[in-house]
Amino acid sequence: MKKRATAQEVAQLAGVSKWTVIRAFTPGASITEVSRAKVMAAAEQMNYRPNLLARSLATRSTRQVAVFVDDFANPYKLQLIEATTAALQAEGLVALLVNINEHLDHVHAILNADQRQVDAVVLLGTSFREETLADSRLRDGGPPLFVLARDSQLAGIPAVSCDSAVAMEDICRHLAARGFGRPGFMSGPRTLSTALGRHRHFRDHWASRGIEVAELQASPYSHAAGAAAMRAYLAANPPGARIDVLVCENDILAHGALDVLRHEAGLSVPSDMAVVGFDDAAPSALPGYDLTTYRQPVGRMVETLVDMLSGRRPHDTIVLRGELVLRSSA
Amino acid sequence: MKKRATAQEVAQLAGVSKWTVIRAFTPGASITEVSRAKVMAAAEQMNYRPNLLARSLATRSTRQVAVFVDDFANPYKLQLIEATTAALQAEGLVALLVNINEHLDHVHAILNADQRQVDAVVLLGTSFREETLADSRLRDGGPPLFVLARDSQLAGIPAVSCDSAVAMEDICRHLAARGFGRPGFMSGPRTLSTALGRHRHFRDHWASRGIEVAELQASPYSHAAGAAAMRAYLAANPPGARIDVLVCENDILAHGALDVLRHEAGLSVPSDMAVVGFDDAAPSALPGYDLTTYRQPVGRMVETLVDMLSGRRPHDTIVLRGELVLRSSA
DNA sequence: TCCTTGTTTGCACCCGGTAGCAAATGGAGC
DNA sequence: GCTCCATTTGCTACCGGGTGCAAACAAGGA
Repeated sequence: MKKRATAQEVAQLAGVSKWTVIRAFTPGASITEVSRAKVMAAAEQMNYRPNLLARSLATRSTRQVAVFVDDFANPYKLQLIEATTAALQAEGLVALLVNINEHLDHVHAILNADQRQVDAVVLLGTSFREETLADSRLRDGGPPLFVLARDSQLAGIPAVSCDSAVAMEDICRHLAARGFGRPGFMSGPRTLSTALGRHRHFRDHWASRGIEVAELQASPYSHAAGAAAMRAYLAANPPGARIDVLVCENDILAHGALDVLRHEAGLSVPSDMAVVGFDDAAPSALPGYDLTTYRQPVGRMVETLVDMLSGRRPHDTIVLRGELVLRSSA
Repeated sequence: MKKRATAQEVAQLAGVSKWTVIRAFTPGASITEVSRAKVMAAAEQMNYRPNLLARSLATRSTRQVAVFVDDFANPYKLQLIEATTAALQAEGLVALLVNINEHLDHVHAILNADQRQVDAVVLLGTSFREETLADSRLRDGGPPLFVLARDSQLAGIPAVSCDSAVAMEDICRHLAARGFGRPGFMSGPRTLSTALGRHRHFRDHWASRGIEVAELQASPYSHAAGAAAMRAYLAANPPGARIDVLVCENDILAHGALDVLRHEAGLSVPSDMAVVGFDDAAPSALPGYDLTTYRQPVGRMVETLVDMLSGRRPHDTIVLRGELVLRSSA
C-alpha cells in the first residue's frame, strides 16, 4: 500500500523535469517522442497517473456534474439516470449523484455541490420549487443549472424536455380516431404538474372541441397514489357516468390506475376504460400493463444537454418531440 | 457572474489573515468569538464558502465515494442507489455514480475514479469479473474497494450482503410447510449466479432431502430473460411433469416468469405453479405480481458499509439476515 | 560557418486551501 | 508593573499539478 507517485517523482526517475512529465500526459503538448517515451516508461514503472484533483484546482474545471434526483419511487428515473450518466461519461464527465429527498434542503445541496466546484448542476425532473432556484446565492458565481425532463419556468435556467404540446396533440389525435369522447386526466402534485404542462395542453385541446376533461388528482407520483386516485374516482362515479379514457401524467400513475381497474374493480381495459401513460417506462411494455404511452426522446434529450454543458450549443431551453407508443390499453 | 471569493479576499475585508478565516470555518478551531463574527460577516457579504477541492488536495481526502453500477435493467437497483446515496450523504460523503455498461472496461473505470482520488469504491452488485479486481494496478495505493449486495470471492475486498444460506433456509422451510415438493430454480448468468450463492444453497437444501431441483437458466438479469426461460421450460415439459414451485434468483426474473405463466400460458399462480423471488423489488408488492419474495436488509447493509468506510468498523465481509415476505404467489 | 526560426525544456508563480510551529496577545497571580 | 501561561494569530511550507515566459536546443537557409 505505497503512496501514489507524483509527477515530480516520475520526473526524477525519467531524468527530466516534472513539467516534461506533465507534458507527456497532456494531449497536444509540445514534447519530443524520445522524452515522451522515457516519461511513459518511468510512469508505467511507478504506476503513475495524474491527480485529477490537483488538475481541477489549477484548471478550475472538475469535469464533474452534479445530478440531483429526489424521486426514487418511479422506475423511469433509473432509465433517465442511466442515459444521463452514459452521456456524461462519453464526454469525459462524471456524475455526482445527489439524493434530494424531502428531508434535505435543495439550496443546501446545491451550495454543497458548488463547494465541490462541479462544472454544472442538472436537476433530473425533480420536485424542487422554482423559488429555491431563484436564491441569490445560487445565481452568483455558482455552477450553471440545467433542468432535464421538465420545464424550467425561471429565466436563465435552461431546460431540455419533451414537447408536451405536441405530445398531447399526438395523443388526442389518436384518441379521437379511436372514438373516445369522455376524457379524464390524472395529474400529479399540483406544482410539479404545472411544470410539466401536460395537463394544461390536454385540457386546452378538448376545450377547443367544447369537451370538459374530468380531473383526477394523485400525489405524489407513485403507483399507490395513482391507485388511490382511481379508487376515489370509481367510488364517486357510477359505471354509466364514467370517462371512457384516462390519460395520466406519467406511467407510474397509469400503472396504479390500471391495477385498480383490472385487479380491484374487475373492469377491462380498454373497453370499460382506456388508459394512456407518459414516459414509456420499462414496465409499460410488459404484458401485465401493455400500456399505450408517449415515449420521451431520452437519448436526444441527454445528448442535447451534454452539448450545452460542453459549450457546443447555447444554453437555451429546448423541447424535443417524442413518440406515441401504441399498445393495447388505448 | 463574478468570481468566487477566496479565504484571502474575505480576510482582507474582515481585516484579519486568511488563516483566521479558515479557522472560522473549521469546527473546533482556536478562534475568539469576536474574530469569528467579523469573518462570518465578511464571508456572508462576499458569499464565500470554502473550496472543497483545495481542501481535498491538502487533506488527501475527498469525501467522495465512487459507486459502480452496471445493471440498469433491474428497478431494484434504484432502491439500492437511493439507500446508498442517502447513507453516504448522512455521513457527509457524496456518491460519484459510475455507469459501467458492458462497453466500458471496469479496470479503466476504477483507475479513472482513482485519479479523482475518491476515498473508496463501492461495487453495487455489478457483474464485474473477480479477476479484474485482482489487477495489480488496483491493489496498489488505490482506494479501498467494497462490494455491496453480492459476494466478493476475493480476499481483501470486503462485501456486505444478505445471508443467502439463511435466506434459502427460510424460503425452503416455508415451501415445505406449504407442501411443495417439486422445486425448480431459475438462475441468472452463470458467473454472477455463483457470486450470489443462492442457487447453491437452494440446491443443497433439497439435496439433503433427496430431491433434485429443476434448473432454469436466464441471462441476463432482466424481465425478458426470465420470461424466455419460463417459455422454454413450459415448452419442454408437459403439464403433468412440471415443477410445482419455482424460486428465482431475483425478483426481476420472477416477474418475467410470472407474466409468462399468467398472461401467455394461462396458468394460475400459485395453484399451477408457485413462484418465489428475491429482493422485494417495489413492483413485487403490486397486485399485478403479488410476489412472495425475500427482502434484503438494505438499510442495515448500507449502514454497515458506511460504518466500514468511516472506519467505525473493520473492513470485513459481513452477511446480514433478511426477511421472507409472504404474498399470494407462494 | 553564422544567423534565423521553430521546437523543447526548465522555471517562477499560481490554484485555494491545510498543518504545525512561532510570535503576539491577554488575563491571572504576585 | 511584571512574570507566567494559555490562547489566539500569523507565517512558512506544502498538497500535485497548470500557465506563460525565457532559455536551450535543433534544423534550415544564406
